[in-house]
Amino acid sequence: MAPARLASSAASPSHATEEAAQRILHTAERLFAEHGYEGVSINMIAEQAGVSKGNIFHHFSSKETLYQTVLGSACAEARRLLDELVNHDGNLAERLMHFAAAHIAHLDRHYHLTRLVQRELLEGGVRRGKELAEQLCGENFARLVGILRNAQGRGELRKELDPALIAQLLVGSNIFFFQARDMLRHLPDVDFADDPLRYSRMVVKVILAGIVPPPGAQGA
Amino acid sequence: MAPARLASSAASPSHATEEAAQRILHTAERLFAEHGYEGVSINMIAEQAGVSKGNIFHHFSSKETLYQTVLGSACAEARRLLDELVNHDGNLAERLMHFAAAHIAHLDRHYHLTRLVQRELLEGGVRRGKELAEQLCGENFARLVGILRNAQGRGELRKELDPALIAQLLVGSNIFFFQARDMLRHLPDVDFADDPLRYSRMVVKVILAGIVPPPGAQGA
DNA sequence: CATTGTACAAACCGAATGGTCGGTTTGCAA
DNA sequence: TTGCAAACCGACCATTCGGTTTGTACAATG
Repeated sequence: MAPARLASSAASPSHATEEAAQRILHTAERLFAEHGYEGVSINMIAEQAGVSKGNIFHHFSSKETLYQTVLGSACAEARRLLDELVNHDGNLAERLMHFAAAHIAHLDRHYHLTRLVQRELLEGGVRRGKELAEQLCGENFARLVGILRNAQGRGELRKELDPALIAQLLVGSNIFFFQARDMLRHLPDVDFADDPLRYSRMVVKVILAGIVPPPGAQGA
Repeated sequence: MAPARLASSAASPSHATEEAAQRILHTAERLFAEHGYEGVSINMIAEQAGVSKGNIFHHFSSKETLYQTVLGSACAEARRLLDELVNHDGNLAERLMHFAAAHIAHLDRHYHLTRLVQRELLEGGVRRGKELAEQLCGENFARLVGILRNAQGRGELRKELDPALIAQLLVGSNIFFFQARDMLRHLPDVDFADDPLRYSRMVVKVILAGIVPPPGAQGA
């Protein structure tokens, strides 16, 4: 919409008012991502956003509406950011490596959004936001599958493999990384918990070449 | 309101009373797994378990205690069930295939527990249960890493790969399957959403051999 | 029989919840 | 200056929350 210009001194009316709504939205996004829908109260949002409770209901007709708006705008931003991920040249290995790296970097930078989507995946229940997440993921998922199918046609990917499964493995390993991250930090065998990029690169290498040494070769 | 008649003649007194506590526990497990801690009220549990609210507080000192008990007993059961997963003979490919199949079957059968653990992973916050999940996962994770390291010593696994990463990829792909399952069902490219075992087998095959056709070989 | 202790239900409590409402400020148009 | 609508606040409401208290049916013990 309007450019979110914000010089609070000599500003137009819609500036200040829109800024309040945005502040509510951002605070709500952070809190919902952190504590879930039921774990966040309107009072909490009002307090941390620095507005009155009544004002929240002035901008959003209900808590549910606020949540939907948060999810919607978050997904819109995600779609914008993910749009460029798939467009890359090179052979399959290069493209997958680029996609995975950009994907996990995106998840890392927007971890509020990531958690929100993870929550929606988990709930699956009454709240409608699941559809948004489905739509969001589905779109990019389909494109990734397209790339893989294409590579399959060119003989860069084994014919007997399901492209959708590879896509799920790629995306899932990245998403799950952040879900398990806090736990990974406590596992003595794990040293990649604080380096998402390295993790993702290693995963792609495994997916590309497998873990079994090539026949006739002595490992290292 | 069923008066929950006690068989005053034959049954031992601790029998009936224990049954009520178990009913509370099982109901709570289901509800907590479905709606999360904040999404479940004591009234809800009492109603669906067929006991009074006061009775719940008679058996469990607080909602938090009830939740911890649910998580604890669930984890104890999981540990018991997972114990046998790692003990299997054969080469690396066979062992990993067996582990992954047994693991995903276990997740499928005990999906209340699976969701509970997923929730704990996601929350990561104040509630202490995270430690339980960490302990639960950590134990089996370490054993899986041990197997992989062992295989590495025998040259069955590329030397330059991190065993912990392979373990994370194996376990994570299975867990994430159930998290994304509802979404997968709506993706037109996906046909494995209702066949966890097939999914897991294909994943292991990818991890073992990679997706790139061997040089000189024509796919399929 | 009286006493004691347990398992349970129902009424109840203060605090917090989502949501409403009347009134006040703000900023622009006429 | 006045008019007006949108932005905003804070008190208020009914409901529900986790948790407590009270009372009772019953089995075991003396």
